[in-house]
Amino acid sequence: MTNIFDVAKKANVSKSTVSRVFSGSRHVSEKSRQKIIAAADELGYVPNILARQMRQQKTNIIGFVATSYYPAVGSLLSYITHIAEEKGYSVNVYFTKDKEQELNVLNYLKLHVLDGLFLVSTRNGWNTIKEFAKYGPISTWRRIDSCSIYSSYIDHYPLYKQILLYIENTYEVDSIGHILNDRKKSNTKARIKAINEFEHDYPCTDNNWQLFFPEQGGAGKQAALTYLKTTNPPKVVLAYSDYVAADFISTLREHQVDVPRDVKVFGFDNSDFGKYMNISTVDTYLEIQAINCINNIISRLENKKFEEIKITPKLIIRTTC
Amino acid sequence: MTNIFDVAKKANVSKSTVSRVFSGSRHVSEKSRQKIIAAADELGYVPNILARQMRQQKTNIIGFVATSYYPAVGSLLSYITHIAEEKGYSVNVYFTKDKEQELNVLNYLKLHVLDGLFLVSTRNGWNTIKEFAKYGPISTWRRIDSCSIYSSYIDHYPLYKQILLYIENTYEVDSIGHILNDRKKSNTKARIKAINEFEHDYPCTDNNWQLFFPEQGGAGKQAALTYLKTTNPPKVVLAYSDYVAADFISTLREHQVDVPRDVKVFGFDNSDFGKYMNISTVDTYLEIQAINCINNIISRLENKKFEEIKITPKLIIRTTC
DNA sequence: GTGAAAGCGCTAACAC
DNA sequence: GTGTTAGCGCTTTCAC
Repeated sequence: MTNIFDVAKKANVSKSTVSRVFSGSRHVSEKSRQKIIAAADELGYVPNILARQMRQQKTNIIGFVATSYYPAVGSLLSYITHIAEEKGYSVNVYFTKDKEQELNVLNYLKLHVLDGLFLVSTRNGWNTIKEFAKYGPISTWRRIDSCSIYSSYIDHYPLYKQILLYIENTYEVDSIGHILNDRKKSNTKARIKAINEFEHDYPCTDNNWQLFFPEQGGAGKQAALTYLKTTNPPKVVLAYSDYVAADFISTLREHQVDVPRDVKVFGFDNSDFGKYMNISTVDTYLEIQAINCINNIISRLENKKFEEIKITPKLIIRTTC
Repeated sequence: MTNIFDVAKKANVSKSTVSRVFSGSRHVSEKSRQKIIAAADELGYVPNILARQMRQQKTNIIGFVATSYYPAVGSLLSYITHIAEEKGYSVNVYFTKDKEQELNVLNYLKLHVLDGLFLVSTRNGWNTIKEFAKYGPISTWRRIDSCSIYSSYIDHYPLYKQILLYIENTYEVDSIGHILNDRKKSNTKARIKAINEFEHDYPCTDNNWQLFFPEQGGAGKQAALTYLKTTNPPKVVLAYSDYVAADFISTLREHQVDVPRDVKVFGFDNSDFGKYMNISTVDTYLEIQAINCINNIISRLENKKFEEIKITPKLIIRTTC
């Protein structure tokens, strides 16, 4: 493996000058530059990235952290990786199985193994995580108000109210069911707030059929099984993602429940599952959330101005509702 | 940041001994070890990973390379990352936009930035890629016979024949349509071989409705639009993935074509799309393919014996066929 | 604009 | 079992 010294020798200059050429410094004469490029070409020299990383204590790697895999995770990853690559960063993926492992990854920021962090979902509390923000930029699509962690979130409160109002005004129903995420999540809290206010305005509509599933995998199926056992189940059910809705619908249909005749279903996030199964849903512009997050990380890393793209969610009415 | 020397000083030993403790060498007396651990704890010492990487010219990072994102890519990534993490490796994701960028990633093997490579899909030819196998283990779930690149593949030839036979024996159809992948891919070639032999055995069944889409995105929709324009279209259509089948079916249904009454559809790979849309498909045990690939990479990296898991695909008949 | 020299923090070959 | 020593390849002051 030819190194910087070989090139310097061949081009009759010092290591420093070669280094300047390859790290893009402008303080090199055109003549030296030519000589060096020629020598490097001839020797097939390529800078050793590991040495550079070690020297600068910077890897140009951004960590992508999730607790589990579900389709939206893949989409987020794809969006983020594309932008990162464009800007000269690569993306390292971590599926954390417990708090400790997540702390390990967070520590990578401190150890300069990762330059920045995008959090899909977390195991430790935000207060623990915030502590690491001083070691490098962290961003997330989760809702969190913090000056140290950037968050490109959708406020589920007005959105959920909008959906509830839409249902109230469109169908003659006396009960609405809710398949919700983890009680502790701010999105869930926002939805519950929306439900409570809605119940206050429309006391005739029953919103008590509520199920909570912290994990998306299997949630829809379980919800459907519970639904089937419910006497007098709601005529409309709102799921917290298209993926969960898809699973819910397909399990119901297996048990001869007709969607939308017997029960109407609303998804959330406008994923491929929603599209192909024709599920009514809300487009929350996941891609823009991802773009905002990665752009924020990179602009903080490079001390550039961050331009945030504003997101306006949109209801998409299809055939399940 | 406290370094190995600080710990050595505090524990009254040499750097080497400290290094031995933290790199897991057994040749350290229990007494020294205790002293060192205590000193490290007190100073909050953590080995600098970048320095170690630089020294060993090894990063414990495995590259995951794909040309584009579709759901199976996400599943593969999730399977691979879990195993890699378990064994002390992390996974770096690359979506390559052209041949050159892919070559860049391949070069990372040579530059010791990546220890191994898992290829989901590629832009350069296998002969080009093979050249890099000497720099580190490469594996893929694509079909390729090579001693340098490990491949955990499913032979589509007997499988496709099995599906065709199943259709022939179950339905009274005189034509079968095929939505296929890139003509150049060995899976596609294997399927065409199966079709040709099948046509020879059953000359009354027309297999001429064949469409080719190198990319999964949009393939199903386009195929459906072509299908709608075809006079006398086939009564059974085989798609090359559940994802494509899902898109195909949902587009047909939008145009009032009833699946399975008007046309029966077969998917491939038994993904969530297949499950939720109740698409008949083939389980090719993607997870085992991924496990084989990552285990192969790691065992080659660590000079351990590789235990391959054998895969036997399975037809899954659901409601679209 | 260029070169000399000092490290970044670690590992591993060698000697004892 | 432990210490000495020589780097890994690069960047970055600091002179000139």
